[in-house]
Amino acid sequence: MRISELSRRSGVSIPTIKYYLRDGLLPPGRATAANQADYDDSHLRRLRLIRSLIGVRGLSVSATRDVLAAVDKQRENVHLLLGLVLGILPADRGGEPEGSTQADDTSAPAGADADADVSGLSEVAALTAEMGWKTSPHTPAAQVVAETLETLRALGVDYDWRSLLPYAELADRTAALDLDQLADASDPLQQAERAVLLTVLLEPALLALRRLAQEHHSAQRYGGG
Amino acid sequence: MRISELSRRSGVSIPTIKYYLRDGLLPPGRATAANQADYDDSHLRRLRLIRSLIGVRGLSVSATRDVLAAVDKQRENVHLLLGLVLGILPADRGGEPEGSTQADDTSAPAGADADADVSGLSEVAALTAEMGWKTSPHTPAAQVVAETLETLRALGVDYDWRSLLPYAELADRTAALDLDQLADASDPLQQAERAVLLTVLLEPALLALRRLAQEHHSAQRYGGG
DNA sequence: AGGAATGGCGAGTGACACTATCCATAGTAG
DNA sequence: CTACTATGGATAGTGTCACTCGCCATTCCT
Repeated sequence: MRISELSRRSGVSIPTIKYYLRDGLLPPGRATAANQADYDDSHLRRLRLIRSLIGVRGLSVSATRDVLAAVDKQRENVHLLLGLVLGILPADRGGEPEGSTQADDTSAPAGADADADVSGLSEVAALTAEMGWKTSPHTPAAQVVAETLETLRALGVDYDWRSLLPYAELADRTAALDLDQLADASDPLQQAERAVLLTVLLEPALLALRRLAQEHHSAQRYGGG
Repeated sequence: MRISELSRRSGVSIPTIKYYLRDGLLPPGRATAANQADYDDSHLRRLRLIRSLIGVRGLSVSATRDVLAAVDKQRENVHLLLGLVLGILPADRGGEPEGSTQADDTSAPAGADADADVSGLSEVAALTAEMGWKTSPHTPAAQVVAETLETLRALGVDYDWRSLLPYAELADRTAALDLDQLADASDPLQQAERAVLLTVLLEPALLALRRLAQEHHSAQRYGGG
């Protein structure tokens, strides 16, 4: 099919498809002439996947490109694929610029940003040890947990890795559920895509379920406002 | 204290503080002259909270403003506060522009975006009914779950609300944990802030815990790559 | 007295995700 | 064979966001 049909069937505008082609999100079609290429169902499928990752999950275009590259590269080894993808995913916070906003902070020890990772990461190590998780530290996920812990304390909340243990327990079961669903999959590409969908695309939905449950529990405890 | 001290103690640059003041994130200091105001610890505290919501959680400036306004307004009723905050929080995906990209999609029924909410929301209703959750439909969280369900199916994954039940079960316990931690809090402002911190700020950390657990389980099942 | 700091304002910046316009060529309906 | 639309490729422009800068008339502080 040509680009106009691809656009019509995917609901993505032609300029946007061209943009994805240029940025390497979508592989080029088979060229039939200098200004003619044709696309097949794999392009359509890929385009839908792109739109889901960007539109539903909220990944940036570059993160999406990296994730898709990982899918293409490691489609036969789900473990390696997950490792790649989990390393690629952003920390789910806007994205910290590198330059330090303010360097000094001489008087107060309250600045709380400089050595957040140092002490926080050792706490995460304690948490993963307690859980029996064999995970490499320094992974983005560990950084996020460490930073959150530090931030909560800087804001005066009495929190340490032990406070997160119950959550870790629930996360463990959630992950077990996730992995269960990858067992049954036909071909490698299907399984690779499914792995990405069920780990990455499900994230907003899981947060949303937590919010629904919070709403319910809040009403239960504090009376229906 | 004056703005320079506020900046030094918070680690936020003066121009940024001015920007937050202008945008109503930070209440103005007590004016002592035409070009002089002084700030107190509440401003410092608020500024740290702002930085956490924006920097750690990744909220937009306007969402942060709304959340803070809710905290100030409903600091004595945690249920109402949570309701407000849960209604304010974005769906955690970039943020869909309103204008439809492509209207027609005549031939294929695969476009899958138009009536996503319609059938999806009834599924979410089934899910919440099964869970015994008394939540209002049409809440952003319900929309996200509905949209995710639709998207997964559009991508060929066999998924419906029943598939989410185990996750909902875990989300329910997570929310129970969350609410437990709000029981002990001294003054209303403390509790209101704590509610926001433990529900909003914890979100990235919970996803991170899931990723750590996924890494572990993946290694367990597929052998340590 | 005089240099530094302040508040308040408008304008500028860089990143991001598109979106629009060109152009030379290719398909295609008459 | 011709007029007309569509295509791929490239360059430039748009709107939003979260700051960041520069300016100015005070005001502080020494």
